[in-house]
Amino acid sequence: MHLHRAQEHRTAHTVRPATQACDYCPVHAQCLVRGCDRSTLAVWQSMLQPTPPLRQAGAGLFETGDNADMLYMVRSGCIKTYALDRDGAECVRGLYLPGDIVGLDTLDADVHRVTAVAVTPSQVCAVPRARVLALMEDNPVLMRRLMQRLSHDLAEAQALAGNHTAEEGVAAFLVSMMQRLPTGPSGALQLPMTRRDIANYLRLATETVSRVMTRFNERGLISSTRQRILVTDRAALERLAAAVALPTPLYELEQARRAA
Amino acid sequence: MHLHRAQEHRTAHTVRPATQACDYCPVHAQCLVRGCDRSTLAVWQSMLQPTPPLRQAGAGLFETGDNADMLYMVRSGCIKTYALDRDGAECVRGLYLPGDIVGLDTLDADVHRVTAVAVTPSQVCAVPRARVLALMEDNPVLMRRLMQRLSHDLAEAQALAGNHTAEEGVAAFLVSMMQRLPTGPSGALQLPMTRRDIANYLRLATETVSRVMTRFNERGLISSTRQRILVTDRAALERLAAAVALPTPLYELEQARRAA
DNA sequence: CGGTTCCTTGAGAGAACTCAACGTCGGTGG
DNA sequence: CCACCGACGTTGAGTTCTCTCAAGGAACCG
Repeated sequence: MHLHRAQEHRTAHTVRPATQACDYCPVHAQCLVRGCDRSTLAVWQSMLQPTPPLRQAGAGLFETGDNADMLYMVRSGCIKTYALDRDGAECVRGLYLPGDIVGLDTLDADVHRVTAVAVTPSQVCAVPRARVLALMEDNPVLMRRLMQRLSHDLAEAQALAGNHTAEEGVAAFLVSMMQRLPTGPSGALQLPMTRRDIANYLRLATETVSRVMTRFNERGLISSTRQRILVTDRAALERLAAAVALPTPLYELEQARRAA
Repeated sequence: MHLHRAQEHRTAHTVRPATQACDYCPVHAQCLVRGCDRSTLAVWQSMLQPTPPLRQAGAGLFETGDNADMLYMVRSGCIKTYALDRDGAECVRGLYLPGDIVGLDTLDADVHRVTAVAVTPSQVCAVPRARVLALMEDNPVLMRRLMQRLSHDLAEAQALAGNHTAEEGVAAFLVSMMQRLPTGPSGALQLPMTRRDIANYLRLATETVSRVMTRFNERGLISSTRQRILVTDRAALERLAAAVALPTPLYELEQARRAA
């Protein structure tokens, strides 16, 4: 949280906050254009649209019905997308952390089917969808990376749907967070989202999520205080979540490819 | 069902059953290469791998751990993919109907995370993944189409996960089937899969699916006898399913694009 | 220091699951 | 041709899990 604040302040006074800071980008290692040649990088940076930081939780990125002409790379913070069911309740479709791309589920449509808002203060890089697609036509590496990411997101969405019980779902969620979030100095996770968001994402009641967390605490699997969670028995969590094998994280694929 | 049989027989005596019959393909209108020029079509056909028909339900296409080097276009029948949870129960990840592509969830990995088998006698076109990707580098239209399909599948998987109750899930499932399956002469759907498959797909018990169907019958929404289902009140089903808006079907997009 | 939001816990209601039985449909073999 | 068998679908009864409603405590903000 403090980190996000600091970044906001650093970039708040620049004209093109998202564009200028590639060198300082906390997730440049996971960017689509990592390792690309200078000219590609130059084109890429010229494509980035100035985007003010989302200064506070709840700040909107786009809404249902908006034109879907951008992709958003999350630099810091956390973005959620959601649809409203007929009772007006939020149906969280995706939770996006630094390195993730918001908007990949709308490449087949002209308008957004979901609303996207910041869960915590966040920064994103916005890039016109059409220009990304055009750039990919000349750059097979980019094309394959985007394909991989789409495929990975698809596998993850399908796997998430496979969890039957509340414990399985929460366990899978925590394992996923362990893979995607950096752990703090104490080895603890700092979850950016509230219980309510987690519950809406896993289609559970917030009370159920809370109760499962409490149970995990009592059994010694985790040690949690609100959004700060120390996982003390990762293996047990993975066993619980293993009702459905999670897809291999992308970064592991990269490492394997590098080693080969 | 009879149609499938007939097709099997027709192609059973040819050497390359999947390759030769593009002209007779029941889903050529939904193929990735529809409308492409002659040379692209020729390359495409040369890429197709001979694939014997899956003659009976349960016939395997690939298994968890197998090399993931192919994409499979469903020509006829129905394919399901599933993972096994630790109790050995099938966790159905995807149900693929004619026109769908099996394997898009594994573009980011070298081995399959799921097993794929025929739900009914089926025919597929198998094409090497690497060659599809290579072809796309020279053919932006193909690239965009595959991206759209990936994106569409992703949106659908996320939407599916958003259904809270059994009635919502079954209603959404039926609406989806109405969009994807041709209706028979009487206007009735002929579901290719069993209640068990539906239940495993929607993570429900088979009894629950059965009970919901019965309830829909009593309320006059459908008129079902086993796998033959006549939808008599589509609007009501859509209202039930509309807890989460389904993504626009791809064919509607195509029509809109053609009109424009 | 209020006021708000978030998290937790409890009690009761409701939904889905499990276990069990039975009817139906298809296929097989006598 | 018919009896049998197995798989599938439906229905019922009881249990379990999750949700809803309600209250209280903890953190955050102005």
